[in-house]
Amino acid sequence: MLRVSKLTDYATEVMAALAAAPARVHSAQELTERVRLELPTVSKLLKQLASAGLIESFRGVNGGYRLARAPERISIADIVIAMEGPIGMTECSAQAGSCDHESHCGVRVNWQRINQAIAGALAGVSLADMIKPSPRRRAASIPLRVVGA
Amino acid sequence: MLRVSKLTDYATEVMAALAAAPARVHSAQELTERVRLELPTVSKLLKQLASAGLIESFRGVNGGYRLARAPERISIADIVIAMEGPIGMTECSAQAGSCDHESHCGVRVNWQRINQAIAGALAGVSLADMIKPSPRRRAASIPLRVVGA
DNA sequence: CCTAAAGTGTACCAAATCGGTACTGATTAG
DNA sequence: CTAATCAGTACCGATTTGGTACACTTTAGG
Ligand code: FES
Ligand code: FES
Repeated sequence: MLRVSKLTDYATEVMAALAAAPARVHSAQELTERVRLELPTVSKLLKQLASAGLIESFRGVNGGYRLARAPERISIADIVIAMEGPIGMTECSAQAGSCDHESHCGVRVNWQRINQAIAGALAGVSLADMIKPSPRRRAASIPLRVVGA
Repeated sequence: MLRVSKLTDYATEVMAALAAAPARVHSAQELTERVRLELPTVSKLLKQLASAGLIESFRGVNGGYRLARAPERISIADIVIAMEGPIGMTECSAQAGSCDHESHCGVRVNWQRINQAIAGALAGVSLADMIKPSPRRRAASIPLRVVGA
């Protein structure tokens, strides 16, 4: 279905919850209640987001998580990459050599261009955009361009 | 990794091989040699592409497959949809109701917009584009727009 | 007709991935 | 010291993916 994993979707919800109060430190427990998921699941997401540098973690009593940057400076692409690794529509479009028959694949370079278009689409939407309920403000369009190879 | 399935990648290669001689009928055997895959695999791809209406099939001796439309009128989105079903980045962005906790998911509508951006990116590249080795001709950009919700 | 060259349909299987759970350890405020 | 809280690891069942096998149908051509 060409979809992002469910965990990634959850991660955007958690990030959106964090972005609602970017300055405060939120415990995993609190976020769990907000997004209505199981605690271990949320915990795993948070750990992964933290190790990707998108959020900061504080241990001990009254610890928790907080956005590492302003919501405007965190993109959906950041979240997707944190959860699923580099964006690559085909085996070899992320890095060369991973696909076993690259030699006789005439469409590789074009997939790479498509790949950039997708990455651009995801990079063009910030976390701040995600928490705006109605996108009227954004001129009703996300212009994207793919710089040719 | 947010990637298209390997079969889908293969499908684009097979389609590209067909597009190299759009008027001729190609047997599965011939295409197998071209893309260097196993015959049963290629056969499965072709069947699926045929039932999606992207290619026409001819049975019997001297049978085979042929593009149903001109390469310019077949997009990557067509191929992806034929192989993986409707494009939906999240459970519910393809059709509502599939996600169990849509009620308290504040990011749904925004994912839908992203979804449209991705679909647009895939729809904007035709099979004819894929077989051009260098994309200089296409003004070095694929402009995309997402009409706001 | 008969036969061989094709596509069609179904069923199955091994491996990988995904989503989720459990448990144990490390850190820190009070 | 203790409770709250994050960190790490390991595991498990379900699903998906990629691939294979095999029996059936259609059709050109002798
Ligand atoms: S997918 Fe890697 S070469 Fe075509
Ligand atoms: S994913 Fe369906 S609602 Fe958030």
